[in-house]
Amino acid sequence: MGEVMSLRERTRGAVRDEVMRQAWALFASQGFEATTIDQIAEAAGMSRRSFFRYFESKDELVLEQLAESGRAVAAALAARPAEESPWVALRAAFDESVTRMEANAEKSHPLQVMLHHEPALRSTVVEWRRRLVGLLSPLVAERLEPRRGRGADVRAAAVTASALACLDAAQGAWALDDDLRLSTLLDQAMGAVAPLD
Amino acid sequence: MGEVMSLRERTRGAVRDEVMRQAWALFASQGFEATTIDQIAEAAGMSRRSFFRYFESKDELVLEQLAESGRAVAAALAARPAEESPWVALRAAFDESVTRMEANAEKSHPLQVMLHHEPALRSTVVEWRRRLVGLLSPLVAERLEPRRGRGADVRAAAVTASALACLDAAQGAWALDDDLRLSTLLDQAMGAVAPLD
DNA sequence: GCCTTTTGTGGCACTGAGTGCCACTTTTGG
DNA sequence: CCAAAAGTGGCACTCAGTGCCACAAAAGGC
Repeated sequence: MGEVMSLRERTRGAVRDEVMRQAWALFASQGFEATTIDQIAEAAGMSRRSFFRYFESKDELVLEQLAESGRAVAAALAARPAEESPWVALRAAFDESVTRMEANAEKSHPLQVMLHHEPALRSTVVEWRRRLVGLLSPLVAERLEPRRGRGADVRAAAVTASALACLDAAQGAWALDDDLRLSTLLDQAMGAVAPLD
Repeated sequence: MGEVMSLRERTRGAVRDEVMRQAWALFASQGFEATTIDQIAEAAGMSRRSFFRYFESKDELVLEQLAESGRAVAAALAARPAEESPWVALRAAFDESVTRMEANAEKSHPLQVMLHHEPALRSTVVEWRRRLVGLLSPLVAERLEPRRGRGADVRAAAVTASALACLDAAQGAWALDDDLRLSTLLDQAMGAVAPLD
């Protein structure tokens, strides 16, 4: 992980960070769809054309933001004891992220509201979920009884995608009513699908 | 259901059907993203502007195609015995659609391949799933133990979305390898999440 | 049958995302 | 110092989608 970055790479990273900051400030005040790339580029002090040299689409600004929590979930899942069932391990793996979201709800809650209420972001959320399934399902596969067929395991993909569907349902409910506790909602959601013992 | 349609409504319906037919012919030969609305409009003998008077977006051409099977699933779910658990009832409700897809695989399989491999269609598939959750989760809610809180039930949304995630995983695997049986894949997918007895 | 009102239609100009190309400047490294 | 590489802005383009307008066709009252 201790990769030596050239000056170019470091400046590029810094510029990306700055663009992200400006973009999220605009998203927070205007919403995602209402914010144009011209506005973001102007706020970041670059041309529209240059923006696209740092991010290949507006969606990527959101995807990158979500990616970090994805890596955290993957790490948490890998750290769970091997005897734990996939469903229980996934619930536990989500816990760190969920706790963090409840802790700084002032930031997380508006983000969830935005993610669940802006139609333009739905496809982005789903793309993130796709990536997360790719990241998590190999780890889930290890916890399933070994099987006959060759090729990727449908079961692992199904279990992972189901768990993420539950997380999504819980976050959606939380977006509608922040008096509820996200962790409780997730317990209810996942518990209704399969036992969490 | 025996609604009397005016001439206007009937012609409108006929035009919509014709546009759909032309559009799907183009999708089949070129793919979804590569087909422009100008091409569809021209094939259907109308201007681009008029196309948008019949369909509000290119996605709607796909959504409408999927909508029918959605209604079938909802009807099948409503027809299942009330004692059946939500998960088993959902598996059974999918069965009719799944069987139909396996039966005329020459049409269904390429469609699934297209739905799962064209990035531009992912958001459309998800929008369809959203609508299906809205349609099915009230029916699922009836099969869950009544609960305390008010407002929509997270559990019903979670169970429904999880089942649809399994269906999606099964269809995705089927899209990659049509030697496998879709019904078997769905059994594996849903069975891995929760027992199907 | 005529006349008014509604509905459908095409055209045009616009926004907004995203891309290809080109010319110019800056940085890098020999 | 000088040449190659990388970064930048501008321009013109495609494609989805929208608002507006003028015009043709159909509907319905009389």
